[in-house]
Amino acid sequence: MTIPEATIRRLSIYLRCLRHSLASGEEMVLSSHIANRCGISSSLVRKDLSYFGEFGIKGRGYKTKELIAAIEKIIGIHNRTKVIIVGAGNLGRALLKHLDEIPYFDVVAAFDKNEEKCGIEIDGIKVFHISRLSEVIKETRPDVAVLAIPPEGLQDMVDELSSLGVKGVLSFALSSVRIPRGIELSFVEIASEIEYLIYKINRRGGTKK
Amino acid sequence: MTIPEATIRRLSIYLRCLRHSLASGEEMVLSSHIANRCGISSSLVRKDLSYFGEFGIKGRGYKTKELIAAIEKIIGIHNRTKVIIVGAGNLGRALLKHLDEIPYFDVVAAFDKNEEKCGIEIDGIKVFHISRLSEVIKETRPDVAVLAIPPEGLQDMVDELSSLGVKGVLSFALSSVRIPRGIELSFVEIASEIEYLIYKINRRGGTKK
DNA sequence: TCCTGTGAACAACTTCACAGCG
DNA sequence: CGCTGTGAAGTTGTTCACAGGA
Repeated sequence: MTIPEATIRRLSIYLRCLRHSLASGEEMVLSSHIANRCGISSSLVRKDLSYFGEFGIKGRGYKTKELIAAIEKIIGIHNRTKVIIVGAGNLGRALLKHLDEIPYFDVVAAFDKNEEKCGIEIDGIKVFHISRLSEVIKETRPDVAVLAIPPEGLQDMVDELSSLGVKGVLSFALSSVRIPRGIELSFVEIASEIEYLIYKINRRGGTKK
Repeated sequence: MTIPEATIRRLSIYLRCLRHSLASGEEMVLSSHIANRCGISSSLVRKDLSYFGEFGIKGRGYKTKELIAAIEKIIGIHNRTKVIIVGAGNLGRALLKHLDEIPYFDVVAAFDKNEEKCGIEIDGIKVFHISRLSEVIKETRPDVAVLAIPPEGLQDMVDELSSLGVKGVLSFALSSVRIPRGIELSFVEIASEIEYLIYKINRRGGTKK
C-alpha cells in the first residue's frame, strides 16, 4: 500500500499535539480532539493512523502514551536523532538553539567557513571550521544536516555530505540541486510562505468564499 | 474556477527561479527550463500559469521579464510588502536579516517583551518593546507579521494583531489557535520537516522504489 | 452508546496528448 | 517545426457513512 506524503507530514504534527495533551494530563485522546487542534477532520486522523495499524480502542479513543510511542516508531525517532548545523551565522545559531531544545533531536556539531565563528561553543555545542567536516562527521555519524548557507554553495555541500554518508539534508536556501543517490533533500522557504499569505490576503473578498 | 493551493505555492518558487534566470542574462525561458530547476514537469508549469492567463509565445517560450512581472502581479507583490517581526531572540533576529535581504520585503519594525533587547537597531531596523505594538502598527501598517515567539503566547498575539488590522501571520511555533475572522495564519515547522526526512531515510530499502 | 477503522464516493491535483499558433 | 495552452484521463488525497467492537 502506498502511504500519502501528506500523511507522514501530519504524523509529525499529531506527535506535537499529543505530547501537549500528555503534558496536560490527558491519558486518553479522541481522533476529534487531535483533529480540532490540527484544524483537520477526525476521519482524516483515523485514516492516517490506519495506514500503519490499529492503535485505538473502539468506543473509547486512544491511550495518549501508547499513541505517541506508536507514531515515534512509525517515523523512526524513538532514539535521539543526531543533527549537525552547517553555517553558524544568525540563522544557523538560531536553528542550533531551537533544535537542541526539541527532545527528539541532539545537535552534535556546527560548522562555519569563517574562522572567527569557529572554536567557540553555543549552548555547549562546538562550532568547527568547515575543513573539519569530514573528520567530525566520521566521528559523530549525524543522521541529518541542516544547512543555513547561501544557495551558491548548496550543490557542493550536498555532494560532500552525501559522500560522507549523511542521508538527510534540510536546506534554508532554495536552489536547484542535482540530488545524489541515497540522499533526501528538503527545503524550508520562508519567503514562499509569506508570498502565499500575501496572495490569500489579496484574494479575500475578490473571490466569494 | 478554483485554483489549487499547490499552484500558488509553486508560483512563488517559479519567481525565484526566474529572477535567477534573468540575472544570468536569459531573456527567454521555456516551461521545461523552469520545470527542471524546480524538479517538476513542464506541463505542470504551463498548467499553473494557464489558470491566470496566457503569458507565453507559442513555439518560443516566455519572455523572462514579462513572466516575472505577471507572477508578481498574480501574487500581489508588485509593491514592497511591509513585514514586522515579533520576538527578537535568535530566531527573530535571523529572520529579520534574512527577510530584509529579499527584494520583495521591507521589514519595518521588530518587537520583544524583554526590555534589554529593545531600543537597539538591527540592520537599521528598530526593536520596540511589545507594549508599543499597537502604536507602531498604526503608524507603519504592516501587511504581514512574522512570529518568533513561544507557542504559549501565540493565541493572544494573533488576536491582538488581528484587532490591529494585520491580515497575515506566519508563525514558527506550532500551536492550535482559533483563527480570528479576516486573518490568514500559516506555520513553518522545522522539526516536522526533519521528522519527515527521517521517515523517508528509514523507509529507504524497506520499500521497493 | 460511543468512537474507531475502513471501503466507497468524492474532490483535488498532475500528467498525457495533441490542437494550434508563431 | 517547436513550444504553449488545455481538455481529458489518470492519480493521489480527503470525506462520507456505516459496520463493528469495547
